[in-house]
Amino acid sequence: MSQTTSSPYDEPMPHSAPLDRTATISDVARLAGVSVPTVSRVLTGAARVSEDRRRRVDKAIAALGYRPSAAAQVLASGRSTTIAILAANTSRYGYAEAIRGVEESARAAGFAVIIVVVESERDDEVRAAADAVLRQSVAGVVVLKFDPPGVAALKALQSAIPAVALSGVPEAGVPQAVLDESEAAAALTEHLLSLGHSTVHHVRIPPSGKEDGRTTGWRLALQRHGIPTPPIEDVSWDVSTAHEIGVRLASDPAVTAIFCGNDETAMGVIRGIHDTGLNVPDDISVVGFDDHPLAPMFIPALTTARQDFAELGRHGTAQLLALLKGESPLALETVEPPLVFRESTALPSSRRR
Amino acid sequence: MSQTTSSPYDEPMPHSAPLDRTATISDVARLAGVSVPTVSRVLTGAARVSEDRRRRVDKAIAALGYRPSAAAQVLASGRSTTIAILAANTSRYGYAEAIRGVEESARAAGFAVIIVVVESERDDEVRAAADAVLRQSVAGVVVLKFDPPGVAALKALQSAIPAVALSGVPEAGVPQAVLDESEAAAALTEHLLSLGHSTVHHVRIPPSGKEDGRTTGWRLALQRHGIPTPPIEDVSWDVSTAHEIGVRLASDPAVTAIFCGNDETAMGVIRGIHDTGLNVPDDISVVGFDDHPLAPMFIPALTTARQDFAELGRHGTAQLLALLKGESPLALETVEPPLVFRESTALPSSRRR
DNA sequence: AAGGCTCCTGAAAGCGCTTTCAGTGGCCTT
DNA sequence: AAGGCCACTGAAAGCGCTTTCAGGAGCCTT
Repeated sequence: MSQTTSSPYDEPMPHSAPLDRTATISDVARLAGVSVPTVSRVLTGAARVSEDRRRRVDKAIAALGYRPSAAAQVLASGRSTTIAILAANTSRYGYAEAIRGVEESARAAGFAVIIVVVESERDDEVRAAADAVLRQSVAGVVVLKFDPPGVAALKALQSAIPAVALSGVPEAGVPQAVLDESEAAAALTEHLLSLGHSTVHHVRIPPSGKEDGRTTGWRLALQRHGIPTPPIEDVSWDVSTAHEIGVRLASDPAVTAIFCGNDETAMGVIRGIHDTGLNVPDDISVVGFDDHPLAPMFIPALTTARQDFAELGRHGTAQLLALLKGESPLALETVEPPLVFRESTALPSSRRR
Repeated sequence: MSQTTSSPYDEPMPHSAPLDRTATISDVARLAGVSVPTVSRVLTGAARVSEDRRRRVDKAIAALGYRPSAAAQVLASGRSTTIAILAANTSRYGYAEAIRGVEESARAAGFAVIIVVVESERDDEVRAAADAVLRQSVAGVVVLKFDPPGVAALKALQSAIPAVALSGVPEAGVPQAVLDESEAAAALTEHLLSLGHSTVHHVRIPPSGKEDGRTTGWRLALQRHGIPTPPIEDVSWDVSTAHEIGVRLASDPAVTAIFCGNDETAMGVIRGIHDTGLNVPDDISVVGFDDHPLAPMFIPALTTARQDFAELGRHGTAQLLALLKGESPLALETVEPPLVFRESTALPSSRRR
């Protein structure tokens, strides 16, 4: 068996999954009393068909419950009406929202979407993902370049196919939609500083490579104020690691303000602080990022920066669709997330330091 | 233009999306010095090929970076290695997790997955979704029967294609994977009752039709104790509606215990109660459902019932794959979610009632 | 009346594969 | 030595569509 393909059915498929025989274009043609190309023409609108025949075809289509086969169409025309979403994850907040946005606009434009996930940046996995995308004859792909697997997968595609990236860090030369995170991160950090905190600690979520915009913004803001950057705390996507870090940071009296990579992490950190008997924001201020739907419900409600991932997905898809039509890529529109101030930040406590 | 099809490209596609010309099977055959069928045979493993030729073919495949076209394969073989996920939503917790589970097992089995969402139960939308699934020549479909659109879409498929449903309520005769929610809901309600609460109010999330297992379980538990069911409060998926209801319920001194349809709703309700100056669980006990990742981080941490939606998705996919192989559907395994007791429930307050 | 258009139509080819089907050669049996 | 089998292979057909391409019909022009 070749390496590039292996049947999902283990045996020579005695029990494979034969597609139900449904009406084909020639059934329609026969019933309507026209030729196959004529049916094709009313289907695709590629050429004019007389009113009379068109009506007969439409009737036959309805009568047979005919649906053109996407596979046959792509094969014959060399054009596809399917796009792929390439992502490292499908269920985490930002990812799921971005996917929702992509799906929505794809559907609105008449495109089907296949989703392929690449869990790690391991070479074979990345290649498998790229293969999967390429094998499916999709018109284009939107890749969630939020993390190393995403970055690797995009690279593996080698522009063998129209692709646009969804990202948090602007980058030149690549078709992409970006939510500029660094400015908002900087603003959030400044907010904490302006409250009187002498420094801001950072709990970093898994980055997309070198450094993501959130961390960069934080670093920049501290730099602007000539404040040395405290050591970064890293969390995994598992919120319990954030909890542990919250406990640990609470034990350090130098910590009065914390900037977390996202809201879930902020909640974990706050809960950790809470479990040591300290209070947020009285003892320690904490900010998150994203404005997760639960951020306003948390007690204390989170100060954070709103990210519209679904909109990012829609932008990216629009970008891709434009690219497919041969239009010049839309202007690189970087949206700066608005800050939302709630309850998790306050003046530094006199009890600490 | 026909109703069943409309090109996503508005014009006669001068600027359409031509697929990049890549190596085809005959390129491989030529380079390897064998016939096309031979290449096909090494690809699919459908018949034996001499060691010598197989090696030459593999080499040619690698040299050309050849990838078989899924569209051509499905067309020629009448068999598909793609499954569809049909869902009303892709980003809400339970949905996203279920989708993740489906995608994981599909990928493990070598299947690609396309995702089609049906937002409402409106007839045209449901039909469009069913059409989309059917047009794609997928081997089968997993439908998230969590809500009315899901139910309607499943019906619209009319078993024109192998399908399994993911659901919270067991139902006979349909291939499905179910997470039996009613027992856990009843147990949660009993828990509240056993704490001494004289009744339990229910905040219901959008149901899947008649009544979902969560509401049923709650109703059953009250019935068992001969307690009349208080009026149900309905929330939308928007957490702010839960917040409003929390505020409202807090103003009713008869309310000392609340069973919420899911954890997000519970958090909204708790926050609403909190905003009226009351405390959970001292004044009012609240339970959620799902054991959302943030449930243990919330303050107070939520008492809830754990739902493994990803596992549900995996089960459903296994079910579908078995069905495709012609095997008898796996035993209907209904998993009863384990309860997890945390901080949001307590004895009834003497200050109320 | 002849030529030239414009419209509309069907025949035929072909997209990239898989799947009969008919060999071909080698190796065993009798 | 003849017959049978088996393992392997390529020619050809065909999956359900789209896309030339070559007409035929009708209508204007000259």
